[in-house]
Amino acid sequence: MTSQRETKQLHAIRTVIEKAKRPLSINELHELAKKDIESIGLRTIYRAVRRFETEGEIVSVPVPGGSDRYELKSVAAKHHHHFHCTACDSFFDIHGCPGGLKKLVPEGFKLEHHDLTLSGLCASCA
Amino acid sequence: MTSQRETKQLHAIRTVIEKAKRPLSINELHELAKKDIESIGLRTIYRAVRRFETEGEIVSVPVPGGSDRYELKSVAAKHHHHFHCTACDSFFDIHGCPGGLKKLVPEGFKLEHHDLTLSGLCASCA
DNA sequence: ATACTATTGACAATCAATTGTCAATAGGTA
DNA sequence: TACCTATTGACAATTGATTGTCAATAGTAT
Repeated sequence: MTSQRETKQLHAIRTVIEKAKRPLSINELHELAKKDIESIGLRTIYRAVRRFETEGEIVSVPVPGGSDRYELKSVAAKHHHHFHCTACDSFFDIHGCPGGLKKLVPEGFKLEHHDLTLSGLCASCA
Repeated sequence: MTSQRETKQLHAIRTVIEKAKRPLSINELHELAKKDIESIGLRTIYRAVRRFETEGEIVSVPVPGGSDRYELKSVAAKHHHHFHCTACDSFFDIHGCPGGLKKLVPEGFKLEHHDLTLSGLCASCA
């Protein structure tokens, strides 16, 4: 029967996602996973991400003008936003949310979600 | 000498951009311009957009999880945000802005800009 | 109207991101 | 340990978006 094997690659990728306190791109995942398993291939990152996504472990985070990032579903479940560092191109979690969005919605429109992306320099780059 | 010719194609594309009250994607521009000039090619849309962009007439609007939209620089100059209709995939301008963003920024980070995208259904789709 | 050349649009080419393929490898079970 | 097969990773293939090319077209100045 088809059982899921706990390979060192999957373990490394999962660990990277769990330890990062921010949403990661495919390439960031690859770079970080390589620190653990230098020979790990990009193909393996793609496969793991699709798999974790399908299994509901992670979710994709669409960001303005960039490729999707990925974060734990448990993290995504708590409403939050992101800060984009324009210098290192990393995204960071922002807790809290500005209120009063309903008053911005035009007549007849139905508001369901919202995304806020702050941008500037992160602590390391500032 | 290299003079700019006022072709009907460029005129049609410019008119589409000016009349739309919302930022348009390359494909939206193409579809709308075709209503004026049926034979207009996608290649011409790309060229016109790059040119208007270079000349500072329009700016690109990066949106989460989608291809860039374009709007008049004069419109973009007035700080505003967007509403994304998940049904028809159009973006609309939202005037107004939630305040109090600075308090969300982590210690040591430097806030420079922010993007807010509301989403849900537009008046036509709701 | 004529000549000059910027612009167009069909088509091919490129580029980046993602996925398919498959022989080699390595979990995991008997 | 030995076997079975899920997984890996090198490589090719695909996809979608964008750009290059170039003969034909169409502004525009004379």
